[in-house]
Amino acid sequence: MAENVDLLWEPRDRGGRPQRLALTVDRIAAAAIEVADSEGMAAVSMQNVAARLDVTKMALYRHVASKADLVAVMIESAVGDPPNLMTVPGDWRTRLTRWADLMRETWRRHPWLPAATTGERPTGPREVGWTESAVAALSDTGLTGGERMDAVFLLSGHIRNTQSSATAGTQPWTTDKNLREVLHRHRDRFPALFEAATEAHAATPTDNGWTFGLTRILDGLSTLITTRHHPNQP
Amino acid sequence: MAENVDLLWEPRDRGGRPQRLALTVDRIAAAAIEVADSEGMAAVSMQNVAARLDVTKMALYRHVASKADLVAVMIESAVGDPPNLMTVPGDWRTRLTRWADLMRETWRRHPWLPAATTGERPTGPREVGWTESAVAALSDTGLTGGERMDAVFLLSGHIRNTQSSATAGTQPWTTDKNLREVLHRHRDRFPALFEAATEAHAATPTDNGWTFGLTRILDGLSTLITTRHHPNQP
DNA sequence: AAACTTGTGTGTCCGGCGGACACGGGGTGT
DNA sequence: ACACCCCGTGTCCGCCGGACACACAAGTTT
Repeated sequence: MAENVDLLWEPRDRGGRPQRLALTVDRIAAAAIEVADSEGMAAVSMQNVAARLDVTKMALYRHVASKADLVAVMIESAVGDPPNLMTVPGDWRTRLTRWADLMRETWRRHPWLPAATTGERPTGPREVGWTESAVAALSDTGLTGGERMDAVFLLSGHIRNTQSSATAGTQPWTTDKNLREVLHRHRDRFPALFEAATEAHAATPTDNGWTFGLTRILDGLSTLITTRHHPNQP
Repeated sequence: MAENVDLLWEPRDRGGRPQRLALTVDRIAAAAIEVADSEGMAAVSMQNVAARLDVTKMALYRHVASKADLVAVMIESAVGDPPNLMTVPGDWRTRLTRWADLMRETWRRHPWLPAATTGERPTGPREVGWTESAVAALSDTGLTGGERMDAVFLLSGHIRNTQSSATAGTQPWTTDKNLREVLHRHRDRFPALFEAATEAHAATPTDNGWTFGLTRILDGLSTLITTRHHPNQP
């Protein structure tokens, strides 16, 4: 558990030895990401990743301490370098919108990220960098430190929820044929849900609540920030 | 995959046979919930659950079709009966707040629920009932069906995110000693985050962003609903 | 009463998982 | 030439979900 922190935070110099290595942490991570991108996180086993590199699974353990370690490196590699939002013209809202869009795009490219980033786990510098970006975008808003943290957490959570399919019981109702059929059969029991789902299904296809939720969250932040700037007005 | 839908939605009559059963679906679910409550979702294996009932694991398969099935029954049992919010005085905001509090309390009692309710899975009537409750609370707001669905999804997601510890990389920064140490070491690299986390740590202990996020979401919904009611005013 | 059927728990086996551990072989520094 | 050390291999373990054949106790039928 502690080793991977070193693996993530310390530069990986190989002790000066100029050896040519068949296997490196980066190659392993790349192979694992390939597996996850194409077959999902469940398919990421040491066996599978090793097979893709034409190597036995135990060979991987020469470079990563555990599977959790491997996943941590995968994440750190997949999230990419955090953006510099200071170059984005506009206020906090413009910047946070940009941040959210970039984040969403990254997570869209690697749909396994929501599944991989649950539970307690080590965090790498690039991932921290993304958080830094968002917190920094809220610098001049008058929010307290705790509020800035909470705001970024709220936004991150929204990305996670909309990017991982079927996280809550709510979403698939409008699309999943099977669920729609069940709902139709029990429409007497769930009239409000049935009506909303039917109406939603007839309307233009949804983006999984992404835009809706983002706008609501930013509106809510806006309300708070405005109040802070003008504390004596409603 | 299809059998458990029957298990969840159809009343479980045992064919009329008046047999005395050592094992029932309900007893199995109760034992599994005990395991999950006390040792976490990862400890819920067929083996473990069976051992708690003094039975072999294969005996469980006479009553549930698969582990996914068992988990589905666990969830349906743990979420409990959905509330009737129509008896709550006040407007949509009062009702949704009540709903969120009840939901949060339920999830607090069963911390494994976030982990168990990820991924594609069958949904039971009680879980649907909770969604129905929330959607119904938004009936008279002038929101479209899709918007009501998205709003409930947004709220559900917030509960999920705040109840499952360390979902995003943001949260543990203020509490986890190890992470705080790492952050302190790299404070030059993440100045905004460091400042916010330090300030947040010094302030009163947080509720994991629960109140903050809930207020922001409800404020954002309020903005939208007000606009809908008065479309020609800012 | 005897035979049959049905529902329920058991024992055994399988493939796949993460991981421990001893081994071997090849390139490097002395 | 030598020893060392790094790194990939082979084997083994316990746990997981699950298939399948079997044992056994009722209740039903003849």
